[in-house]
Amino acid sequence: MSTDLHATTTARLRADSQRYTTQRRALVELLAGLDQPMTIPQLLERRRGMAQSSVYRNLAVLERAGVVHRILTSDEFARYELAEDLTEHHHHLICSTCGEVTDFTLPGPIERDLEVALGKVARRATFNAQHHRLDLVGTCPRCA
Amino acid sequence: MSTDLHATTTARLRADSQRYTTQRRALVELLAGLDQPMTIPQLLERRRGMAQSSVYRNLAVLERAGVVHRILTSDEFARYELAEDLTEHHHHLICSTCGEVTDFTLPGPIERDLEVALGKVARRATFNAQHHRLDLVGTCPRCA
DNA sequence: CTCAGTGCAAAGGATTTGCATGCCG
DNA sequence: CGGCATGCAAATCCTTTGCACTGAG
Repeated sequence: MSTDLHATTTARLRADSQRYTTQRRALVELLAGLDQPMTIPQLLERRRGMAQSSVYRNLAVLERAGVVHRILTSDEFARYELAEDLTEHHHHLICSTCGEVTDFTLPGPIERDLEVALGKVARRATFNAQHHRLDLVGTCPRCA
Repeated sequence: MSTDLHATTTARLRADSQRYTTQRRALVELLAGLDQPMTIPQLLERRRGMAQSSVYRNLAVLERAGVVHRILTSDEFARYELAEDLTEHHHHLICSTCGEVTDFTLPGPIERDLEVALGKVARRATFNAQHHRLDLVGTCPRCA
């Protein structure tokens, strides 16, 4: 599984003519070990010694290669998580007070009906849909 | 309807000890006349003469009062739209290339099932849900 | 008169970029 | 060896803020 992750990452980076360097691997491993998207300050805290600019640059590379995903919530920090096809399709609980993000999934049938409905909408709008994004916004237990 | 909008806006602003000034009214009218969220540069283009800082400030005031809603997509500009209860519940088609946002709605039954499912998720997570957010990300006809 | 609203210019702050150095291939 | 990755510091750019002025009540 972890092997798969690195193999896939290597492949995707290579497809984009990029190397899978030590620091990039560290970032991927860091993200893989978490169940919620992280901001760059948070990532820097957990892996001291990386230059901030390198983290920004490497996450941008990983994002272009389709390995990680960047999400914007309501606060001023971008957050990163592994791309969905490297984990599993999920959604986010977003705390509008502290900005914290937690993952959740929906029952299969609901998710499927939703997919179908969204497919229709996209077709009608001549919109080339890549994926959908569903968040629940509110206040987390800690902020309540 | 337009009367209602302004009456409601006045009320909400007043509840927050704010006035419904000419410029704020202009912003609300501008947003009411569009079917997609706008960035501040776009708003400034359509109402020359407003100071950029005033627009930022007034939109912040209107947001605190619950009259407009701020959304972040994938580009670096925040976009504003009227609050949902002043329009109708809807979702967004977000173009990952140009950042453009277009509104759409889902069939009632799907939306209702979704609400129910999300309610359960929130309860299980002790998360105080305020609203949900569903976007379809892809490329718009123009960028395809 | 008073005080919030406005405009202008300057400051903030997350993110990006230039450049010199180090290292992998 | 050559070129990309890295670190540091400086630059960017959306957004916010300070301050003086204006206008509504």
